[in-house]
Amino acid sequence: MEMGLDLDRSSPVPLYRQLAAQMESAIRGGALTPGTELGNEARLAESLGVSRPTVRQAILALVEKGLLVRRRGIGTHVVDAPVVQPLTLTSLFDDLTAKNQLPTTRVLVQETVPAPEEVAAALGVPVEQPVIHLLRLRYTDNTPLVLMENYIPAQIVDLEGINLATTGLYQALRANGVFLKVARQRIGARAGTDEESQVLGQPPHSPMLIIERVTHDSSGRIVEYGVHLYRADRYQYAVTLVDRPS
Amino acid sequence: MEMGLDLDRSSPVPLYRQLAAQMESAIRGGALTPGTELGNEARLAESLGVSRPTVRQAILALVEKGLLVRRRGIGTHVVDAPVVQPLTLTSLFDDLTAKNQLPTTRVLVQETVPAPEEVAAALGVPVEQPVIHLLRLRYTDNTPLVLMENYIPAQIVDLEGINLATTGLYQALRANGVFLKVARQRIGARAGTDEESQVLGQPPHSPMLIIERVTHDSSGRIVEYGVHLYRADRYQYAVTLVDRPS
DNA sequence: GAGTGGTCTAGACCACAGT
DNA sequence: CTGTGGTCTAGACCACTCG
Repeated sequence: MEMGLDLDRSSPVPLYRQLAAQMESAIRGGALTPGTELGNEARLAESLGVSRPTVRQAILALVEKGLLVRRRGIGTHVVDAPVVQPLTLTSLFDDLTAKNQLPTTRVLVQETVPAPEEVAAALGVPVEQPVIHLLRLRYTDNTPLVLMENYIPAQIVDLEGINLATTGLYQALRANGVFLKVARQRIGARAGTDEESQVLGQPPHSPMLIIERVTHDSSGRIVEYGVHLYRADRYQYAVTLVDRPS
Repeated sequence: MEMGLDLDRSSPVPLYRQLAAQMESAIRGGALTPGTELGNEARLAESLGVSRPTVRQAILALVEKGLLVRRRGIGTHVVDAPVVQPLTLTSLFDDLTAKNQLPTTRVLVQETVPAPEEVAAALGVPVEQPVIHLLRLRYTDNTPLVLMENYIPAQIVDLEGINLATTGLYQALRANGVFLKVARQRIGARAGTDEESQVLGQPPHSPMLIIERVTHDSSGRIVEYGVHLYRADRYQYAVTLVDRPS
């Protein structure tokens, strides 16, 4: 049951996070095999020299990730699974660079325009209010992956002089003090138009995965509306759902 | 700031859940408008006569749902958004009945077969092990919506004599003591085959949203593998992402 | 400086599952 | 019955943001 868990109280990293990280790597690394009982918060807490709520906080984080399952009166067990990709909360951010897929970006449109009705509604701003309009095409391995159209209220950020071919949009926003926190996405599918298909290097009417997103920053403001069209043959979206009693 | 919050200590519903529910309806109902500061855990706790961790637990649940945003040193604020629906691990059947969309189901295939290689891999069972194979077509408003193919290890549940045209699959599993807890999904798109398109009442090669899912029960076992093909013109998948520091 | 959320402790009692 | 997780308390100190 015990895998070399050691906590560093002098570290700036919170104890529960250290614990969660070490348990996670024990699971993903195979030291804790599926079905293993992890249990007894109380004993774990004592053996680690921390309080029970701290252990609990770490465990609950892994439950939320879908790695552990707990039942009252029974215990906590490692989920039975060929553990796949981690969850995509950071699909918010530039997770392609993290995967060494060599993304490159072509900026097709970068302009400031009065907000069309649909965009104004999504951003929660008055119609005709100036918004930045972006149309970018992203490649990985020199093959088109996604056509990205984005709108940002103009007063939120100044993108003049920013080269979006070399700087991710979210990175540029962060540099302007805008920190993305919450995104609501709708995921659907449709056939690409002739033009879209062609830009993405696909035959006409090819199936596309379409992700429409509204993003809020750390103050709760809506700061971005985007519609991203992925080549269906090159992209899938992964989610883990957990049934937390509500 | 204060909306008639009242807690019932004699209720079996936990305090933090009562709190979260009341705050959520205050937000969704407009009593707490976007941008409103909710803050001060300590004051809230005192005014409600509960401890700070209890208030905190309620607030964090709403942060997780994307309704609140918090910043250290600043406070907790209501997110600026036309709030949409959350996403949980409910079966599609439950979703649709709840929305009065009159789902009906045709069972096209219901049989027990030796697991093909791909299915065995997904379910984590030996090849050739008996599995229940289901193929169902679901309609809403008398229009085809989704073609559902599912596999379940045969020893997990006995579906003999269960009419899946009137009983949802998850409902049938629950009745057999199988409680679904965690699901990993991959969402993609592709053109339907001629047969798939035809069954779903669509022109050939129509775009389809495809959801592939592996589901675990409360003990962590893999209990179901499913591939669901949605008509892209009738279905979208909604997700809320929250950037929790990890 | 004052005010906020972030972390942590050391207890307590209850609800539920197994024997 | 015992053992598990689920909930709750009443404090504490720290880290961060603001004026």
